[in-house]
Amino acid sequence: MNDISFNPRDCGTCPIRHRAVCSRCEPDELEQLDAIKYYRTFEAGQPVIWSGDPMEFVSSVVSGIATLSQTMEDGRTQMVGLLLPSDFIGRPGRDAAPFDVVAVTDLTLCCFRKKPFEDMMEKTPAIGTRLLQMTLDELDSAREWMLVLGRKTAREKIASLLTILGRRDASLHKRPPRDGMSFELPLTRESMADYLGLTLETVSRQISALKKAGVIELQGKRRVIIPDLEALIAETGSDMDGAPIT
Amino acid sequence: MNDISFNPRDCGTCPIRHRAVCSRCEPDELEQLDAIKYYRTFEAGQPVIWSGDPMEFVSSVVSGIATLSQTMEDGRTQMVGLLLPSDFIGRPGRDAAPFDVVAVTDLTLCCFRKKPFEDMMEKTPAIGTRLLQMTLDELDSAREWMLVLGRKTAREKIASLLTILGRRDASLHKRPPRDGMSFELPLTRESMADYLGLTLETVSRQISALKKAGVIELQGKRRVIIPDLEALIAETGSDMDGAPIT
DNA sequence: GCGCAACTTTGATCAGGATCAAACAAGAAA
DNA sequence: TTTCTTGTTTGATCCTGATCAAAGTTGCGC
Repeated sequence: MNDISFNPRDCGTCPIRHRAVCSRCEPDELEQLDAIKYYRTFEAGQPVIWSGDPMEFVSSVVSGIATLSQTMEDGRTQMVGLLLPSDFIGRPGRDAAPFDVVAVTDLTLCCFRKKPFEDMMEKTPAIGTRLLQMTLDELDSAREWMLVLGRKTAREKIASLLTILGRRDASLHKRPPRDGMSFELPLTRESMADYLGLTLETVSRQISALKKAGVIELQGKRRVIIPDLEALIAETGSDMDGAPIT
Repeated sequence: MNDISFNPRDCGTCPIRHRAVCSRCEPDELEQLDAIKYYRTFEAGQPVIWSGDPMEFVSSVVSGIATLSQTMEDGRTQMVGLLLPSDFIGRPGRDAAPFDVVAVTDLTLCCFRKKPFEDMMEKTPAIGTRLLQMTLDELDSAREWMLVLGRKTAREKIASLLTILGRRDASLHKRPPRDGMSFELPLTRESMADYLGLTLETVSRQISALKKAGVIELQGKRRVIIPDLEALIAETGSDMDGAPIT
């Protein structure tokens, strides 16, 4: 996570990538983009925004991890998205945030004030096209996750989450996922439970079970080693061949 | 469902509404839109498209109901979307359908061949903007549904589904949802189970339980009467105040 | 009418995961 | 070092919803 470029022209992981947007942009549109862009950092645990709050910016994750979640009055919580570097946060055209966003590690966002961003979207349709594509990807991911939440067993849920985290970690470091890969779990057992619709005890038990079965290995509590990726994928109940989940 | 206009210029419920798109369209763009538009009908039970199949059109539901779902190899099924009149089906910029689409009642789609539609999107940015807004709404709905799947009890799930179906039915007939409203369940018990991540037996039992509790009444197996909407909403575990679910 | 198919309800039992509870591990502060 | 905190593991028990099974309902074709 330290190989992120902070070139103001292109922060590397920013989904509103100038390069992507600007195959047909005029140079002065690039200047504009730089002018309305700023960075914000959050410490681990800090809220970025609460559901319902007015949201005066859109942004993308540069480094760190945030969660998108909902909580019921009685305290039951469901995470509805995991925001990793290059993910987009915000709703052009909307005023209020639909969900809670919380930084789970130290977090850097690349922000754009909303109004000028919207103005620019209007002048540069390619931005809107790119945002539509990203939103469609997120929608597919959310729907894939509905299968996990609605139909998978606890063990399959854990295997699904580990597969996704492993893949995202590999792609973040621009390495192909391969046998023997290892990565750091960015979430506590409780957060994993909130993502999977389980309790933290069940998460712990199923991780132990996968370890005992030799499907994963652990170094400490957080570092996961996947000796055989196919074996882990087999535990997911499959179906989600290769589909990335946000 | 019989108050749908079939004016070729504007099919009434079509999300690519000419009126909506064309506050700033040229008249000849309207002509173009009509030129690439056609209708398709499906009988109840017929598949519209299977996951992975090439999809050469985008479309919107004019009348009837379709479901969007995924199935695992062992047969477990999760519905990931319920497509009611005015909902959009398709992925501009994508070739393959990401999920199975099946007509659950007789279904009429207003279709646009994909390539010309994409060309038109490029020339008429307002279409892309509108599609982005619709996709963001769907994404929010999918994420709200994740809370239902991950954290709600069987009874809360049923109440949530009935609330949504009631609201959608009311808005379809342009009536405000009110106490004493009634509507026809468009889904079998099994489809409801697939949507809620339950078994059909549990769905049946919970509907019976809500009936016994006086929260709903049934006329036959399919017509639901909601004597007190607030009472039903109270059974949902709440939190989803007013949010429409696709 | 009858018979059949599809859908639904209800019952009995089982099991997966939740809940309650306690102990353990590791880091931070004193 | 000790103590405190936060996160994790493990154990015992309970309960919700799944599973297996059978009977009831409705509509349709003959």
